[in-house]
Amino acid sequence: MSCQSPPPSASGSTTYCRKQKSLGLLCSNFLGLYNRDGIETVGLDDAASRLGVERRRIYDIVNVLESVGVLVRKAKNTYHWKGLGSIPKALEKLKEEGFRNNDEQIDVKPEKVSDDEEDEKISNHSGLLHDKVDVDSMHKTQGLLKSENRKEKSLGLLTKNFIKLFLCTNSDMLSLDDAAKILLGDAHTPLLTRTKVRRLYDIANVLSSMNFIEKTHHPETRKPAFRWLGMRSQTGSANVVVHKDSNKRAFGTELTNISFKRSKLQDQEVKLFDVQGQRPPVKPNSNQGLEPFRHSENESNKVNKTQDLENLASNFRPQYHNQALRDLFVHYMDAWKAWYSEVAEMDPIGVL
DNA sequence: CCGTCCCGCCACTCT
DNA sequence: AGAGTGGCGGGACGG
Repeated sequence: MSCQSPPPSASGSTTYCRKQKSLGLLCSNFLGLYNRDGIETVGLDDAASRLGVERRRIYDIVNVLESVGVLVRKAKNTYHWKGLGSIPKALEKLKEEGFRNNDEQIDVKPEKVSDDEEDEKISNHSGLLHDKVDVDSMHKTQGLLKSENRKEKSLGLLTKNFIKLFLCTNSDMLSLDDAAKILLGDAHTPLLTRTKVRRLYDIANVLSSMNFIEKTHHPETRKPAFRWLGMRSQTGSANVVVHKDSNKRAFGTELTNISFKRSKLQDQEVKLFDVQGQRPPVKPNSNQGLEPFRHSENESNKVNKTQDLENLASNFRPQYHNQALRDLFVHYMDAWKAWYSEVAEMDPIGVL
């Protein structure tokens, strides 16, 4: 809003605008670039240069997109484009995994299941939602590889676990702070939480640009929180994202990541979508695929919903390993119920 | 002031 | 050894 057209400053350097560089916007652009027929592979360098960003940022995008099935790493520098149509399956898988792992282990190795015996051991102590409980001390005692340590903290895995948080509990609204604490399990400290939250911001930005989640405020505490939307957007295409609130970020409405460096590096003009200089025909090529994944809550009536909620709560209440998590879960359930009945009353027609 | 989150250093991993 | 990845947190932005 405040910086859609950077005024040419006297020095000739362009004004830096944070929003133009956000991960969410970058994600929209990325999808705009590749979400079309005929795309099979995505090259990191190609993406970086066409989007006008550094490789480092592409890794961020690609890692979370991989978590939701849109891409699969093929070789170094190369990803296989699977498309938005793969999202429902990926989410379903995450959901299953989340419930199944509740009392077992969490996925530390995304792809190859177990080519390394060691890998499995460390997983066994973590419940559904933590990345890893007390990773460090376990590493010391078990002499774990650094690569495992690293993997556990990967943005991709964090994305998956963050999504599981929504899919496998009934809390469809979460503050990043709480999410971080849950994901860290017993091991959370203010410092660790802060770091985790930073990563969750990154993830949340790209997930909201894809309409997976939406930023709101907790009804009671007024604290910022994210609400799960599922794949409510009909097309699932990032460029269809339309935010009505004018004061809200509008990812996907601006198609360039013009590279006005915040500092250091020289200002540089970058054009997106190279040659034609026009926005690519973003065409959602797989609406049907996403259809089953529209949130079932959209159309169900409210009486049933409240009951369902109770049932779901008792059926799927996660078996948290510690009291803090249980409490948090209960807290969210209560808050959600309160919020829901409140909203339900205000919405007699059942549109919601 | 504080929530947000971009940037890029540099550790780690892969070839 | 060099290239590719990506964790991480300092500190800038913006409401």
